[in-house]
Amino acid sequence: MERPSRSSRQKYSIIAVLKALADPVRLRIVRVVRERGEVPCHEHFRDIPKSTLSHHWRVLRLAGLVHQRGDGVRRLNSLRAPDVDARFPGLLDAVLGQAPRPISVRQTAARHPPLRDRL
Amino acid sequence: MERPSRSSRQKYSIIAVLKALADPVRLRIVRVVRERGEVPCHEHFRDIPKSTLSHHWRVLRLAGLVHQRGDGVRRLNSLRAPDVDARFPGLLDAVLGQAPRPISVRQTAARHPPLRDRL
DNA sequence: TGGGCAGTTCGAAGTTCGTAGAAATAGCAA
DNA sequence: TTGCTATTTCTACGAACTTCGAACTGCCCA
Repeated sequence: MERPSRSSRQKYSIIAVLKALADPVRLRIVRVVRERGEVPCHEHFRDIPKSTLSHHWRVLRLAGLVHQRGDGVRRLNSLRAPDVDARFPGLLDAVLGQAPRPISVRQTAARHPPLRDRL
Repeated sequence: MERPSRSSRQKYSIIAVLKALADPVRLRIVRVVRERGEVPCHEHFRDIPKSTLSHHWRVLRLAGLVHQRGDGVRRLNSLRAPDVDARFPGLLDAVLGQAPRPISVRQTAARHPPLRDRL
């Protein structure tokens, strides 16, 4: 339903990415997730209702900007910086400003299978 | 009316810029104007109604992406590439892809001044 | 097995956005 | 002035978006 299955790599459009980033709440989310590496949906955004957050995370996921993995009762979200950089070189830095990338959380091929991201 | 006179350089927000670019018609316009230098509103977009075009040009202007100057009976629009580059270094290249800029000397340091005032 | 927490889905309400016809404006030339 | 061309403004409308409460699902633990 959400993934029209295009043979990979052409999947995410610049329009979708720009639209996803062109929202104050989502831009804030992206900044936080970039800075912190992996964050649960709600933890750093107590001022935003959960359903609203869930919606924004979803938009970011569908744009290919964010990856989500299960972790027991919660889910951890991380920026797909390498994938985004590969697809749109320089975009993240240009939008967010060059910033201290988290070294703590490495994005490996294992956790990020070839540009797949169901849901 | 369109330039609320804020002490310069803080005037255009990344949100407005991203929103302006996050539309297929406007992205097309930006590509054309970047490639051609200066274009009249309607000339290269005969397939789009003029009022629609005017609307999109206005959005681009308000975002600070485009400049318009009168030229007799018509108006010529141009990309404010240097201004955008100064404000959001690398953004245009990231969104549009590195492209044949009108030949000008590239400076390394000057192109990425201290990241001030974003958002 | 029941309770609780983390997230998602659904539905509704309100807002913004894109489109485009019609009318209005501005510059220029005959 | 009149006419012509380029562009904007006005206006309307539907589509898409944002927000958020309520209900629901999934996972863990006592």
